Amino acid sequence: MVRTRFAPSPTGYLHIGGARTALFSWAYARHHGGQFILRIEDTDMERSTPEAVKAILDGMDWLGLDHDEGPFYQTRRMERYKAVIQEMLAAGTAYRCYMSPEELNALRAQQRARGEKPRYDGFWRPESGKTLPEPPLGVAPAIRFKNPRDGVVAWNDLVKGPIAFANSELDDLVIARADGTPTYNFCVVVDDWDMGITQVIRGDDHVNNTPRQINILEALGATPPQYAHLSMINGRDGAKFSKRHGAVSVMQYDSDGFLPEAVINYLARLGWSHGDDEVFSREQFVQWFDLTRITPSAAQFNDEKLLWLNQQYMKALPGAELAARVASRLAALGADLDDGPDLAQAAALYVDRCNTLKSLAQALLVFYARVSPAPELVHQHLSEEARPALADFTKKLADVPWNAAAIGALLKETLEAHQLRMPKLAMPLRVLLTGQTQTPSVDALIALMGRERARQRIQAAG
RNA sequence: GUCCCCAUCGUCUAGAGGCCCAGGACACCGCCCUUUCACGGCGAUAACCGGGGUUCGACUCCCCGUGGGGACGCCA
Repeated sequence: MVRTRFAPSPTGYLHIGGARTALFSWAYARHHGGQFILRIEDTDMERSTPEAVKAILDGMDWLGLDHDEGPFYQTRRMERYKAVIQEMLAAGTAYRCYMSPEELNALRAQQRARGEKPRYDGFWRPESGKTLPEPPLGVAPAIRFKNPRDGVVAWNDLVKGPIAFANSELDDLVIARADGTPTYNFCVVVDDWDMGITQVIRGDDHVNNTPRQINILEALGATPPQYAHLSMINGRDGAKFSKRHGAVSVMQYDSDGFLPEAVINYLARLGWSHGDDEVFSREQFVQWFDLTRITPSAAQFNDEKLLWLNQQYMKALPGAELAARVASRLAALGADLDDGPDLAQAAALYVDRCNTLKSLAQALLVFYARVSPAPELVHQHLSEEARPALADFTKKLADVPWNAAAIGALLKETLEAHQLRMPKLAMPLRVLLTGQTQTPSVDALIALMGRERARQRIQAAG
């Protein structure tokens, strides 16, 4: 049984990188009919907040990444971690270290100065035949894992292939702080073990933690899971997607008017591919996804493509569904949806020229809110020669059959009668009806707007 | 500094030794459609980081450079 997990630390919102990791982990479990577990790694009391937990949960929810178990909170599993630490102490796979943070810093500084990789020198590490000094009085020890001295730790990464680290590169990491609280790398190990995780799918930045985690797992007598390390997602400028480099909460995409299915589709194509397929459903993705087609190199986030995808999804939505999704945004902009045309029809008319729900709502305002064309615009487009034609058109509008085709025919008829070309009349109509120069065809616009409202707006020109 | 990872069009990617003088998508440019702007259609420009091997044959395999990223916390 496949069991994967997503294990964010609640120190901020769910951003794009985290969402992609969650998506792949979720999709892997779904593809294999396994379980997806959500775990909140909140052992850093200083930085973890309940708001962040909520933000992450909201983000997962919006993206539709449902979990089968959890959320589990590490802060509620302290007893378990402490028990395992006691076992390791008893088994001799962990030991107490009394080196102070100051001493440690000095040691690291020296090593760096010598061009070495900074690491703990094993001063308090018990070894057969080695005599340890008396522990200093009144100093609470940290607990360190007794990492093997020789040999290599290797695993076959499901994304990157074989990776090996020499144990000589690894030092004895702290698994419990002086205050007794367990540290991240240790909690992860115990949790993945206890929760029966079969594939750990996480970011690239954890590659260096993996050999340590495997060693601890082995010291515990557990079989390590398989690991898959996803490469990072870089921001627009190619630099790491940090908060300073445009990384935003996935919920920001919601308020910016993106559809979650478009974001999912976009994220899926970042570092993964299925031949030339670009637009596919969540179901299709789950069916195809299997960790085998993942690119090991980092990808750069590109909002133009996301925008394009989002419009593809908006256009594919049934009219009523699109209307339902845009309604609250329109209302928030001050639109009175009861005073205007059918929203589904209006949205259908405008969806081709908007790539987010946000811009669509903004555009649809012309039907549901007061429109006041800028006088300069009216002046610019409404020529003297067009005025009689406009008056004529408006008059005949009163008893034309109310549909776009008939209105269009009337428009052409009027044009012919007054010896004018289409733009001469279409442009001022656009401006008068919507306050804008770029709109759908005026006949469709008028038909949808309704006889009375169209008349009022045209006559406002005086 | 040390260790680990990565390297195809501007961007996301296809490519599992001959199918590739490298395919698709976004963006860009041009044309068509057209009542403006979009949408849509058609087309063009555009890439295998460098050097050595291996091989009859390398984008594909190996090595070395170079470049980029990550890690080196009693943070996660």
